Amino acid sequence: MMETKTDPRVLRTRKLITDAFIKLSQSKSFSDISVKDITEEATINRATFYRHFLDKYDLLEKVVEEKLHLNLGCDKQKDSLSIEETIQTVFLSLTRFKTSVSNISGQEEKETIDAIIKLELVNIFSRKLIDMDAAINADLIVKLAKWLTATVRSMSQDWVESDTAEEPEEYIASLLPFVMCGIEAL
Amino acid sequence: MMETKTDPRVLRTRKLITDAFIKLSQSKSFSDISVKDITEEATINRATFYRHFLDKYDLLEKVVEEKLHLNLGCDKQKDSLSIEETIQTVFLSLTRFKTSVSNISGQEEKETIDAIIKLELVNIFSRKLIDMDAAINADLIVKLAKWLTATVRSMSQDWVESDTAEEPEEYIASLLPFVMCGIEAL
DNA sequence: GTATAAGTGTTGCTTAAGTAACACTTATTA
DNA sequence: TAATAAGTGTTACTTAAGCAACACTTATAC
Repeated sequence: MMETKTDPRVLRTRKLITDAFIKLSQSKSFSDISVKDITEEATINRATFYRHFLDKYDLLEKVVEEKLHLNLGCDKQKDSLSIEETIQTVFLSLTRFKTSVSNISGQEEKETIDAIIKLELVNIFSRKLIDMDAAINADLIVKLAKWLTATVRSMSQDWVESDTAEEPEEYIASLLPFVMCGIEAL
Repeated sequence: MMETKTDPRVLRTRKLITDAFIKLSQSKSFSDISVKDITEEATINRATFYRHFLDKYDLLEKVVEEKLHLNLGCDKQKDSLSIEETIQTVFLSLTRFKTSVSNISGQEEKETIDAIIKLELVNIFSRKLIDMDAAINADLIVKLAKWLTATVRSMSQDWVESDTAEEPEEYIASLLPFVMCGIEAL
């Protein structure tokens, strides 16, 4: 792993852009945000924006990816979690993340975000399942990871829509045993 | 007045440096702060520091100047203040400023700060006196400005040292009439 | 229709910031 | 006393960001 650390100017500029974008997202919908808006808010040149991102859709993807990575267990300390704890953590992180981007309105953007979420979750669960038992067939790993992803996504969606007084922690606790039955059958 | 606006990179870098310096000043004394400390905190290159400032003493001067300018009546809206209101405002601003930099410890630095304060205050009072009556002799203007500066500085110092329960607003209100007597004799 | 306005990507060129090296000064300490 | 270490200014060079112009797309309005 050759970690050539990136130029501090690049990091700074990226942060300025993404912070500006997130800030603007609080007050107006994605379709109403222009690249010019973002660069003015970020006090960087418009040409510089295009050195970092293809367009605002590309920026959205990158921001969502980054925020998901930050929220979900992509750090070392989470490597030690059991599959059960991982499912729980991912559910809670995803639910938190979804409420944080709930202001994004357009259909197209929602699809973009969902696609990234699926990708991230499948990655996380695949890694965790391999950690659990490296001997399992690779095809089965992917199938199970997709199933867990669908499970967690639908539960998270249900919790948000049901607008319940129940805390997300309680919600997942009440369903987790059923999910675990299937996994423990491995 | 040809206002060639400065490169946003310059503004950003300056802010990073001064913010880092102010932050470090909260936790350690001036003599314990190195240029390297500042640039690391600011996440800018050490060479870049020297493009903006001669050394940390120069930085101190610039920061103090800027903060004073920000606090004291150097904006347009304060142009309309009477001499009495100006004295009051300057006293309050200076007292606020002095408490904000009270953590700076060394003798040398205190002298630097005091020198800048004197310069700024004399400037402010001179301008205000000229506004009042452009006909007054220039020498007299400077003498009076220096006197008002000494007056306000000593009062501010006295308020800080006395560690009184009295609010700065009350303090200056109780003394302002005596000062105004002299000015009104003009 | 077409004029006007505002945003989009892209370009060549300028300038500020990053980098790594340098000689130099101060301390600390072995 | 010499050796190690850490900070200071300074340098030549590289790279990223700023700038201003460009052709192009949309959309609103006259």
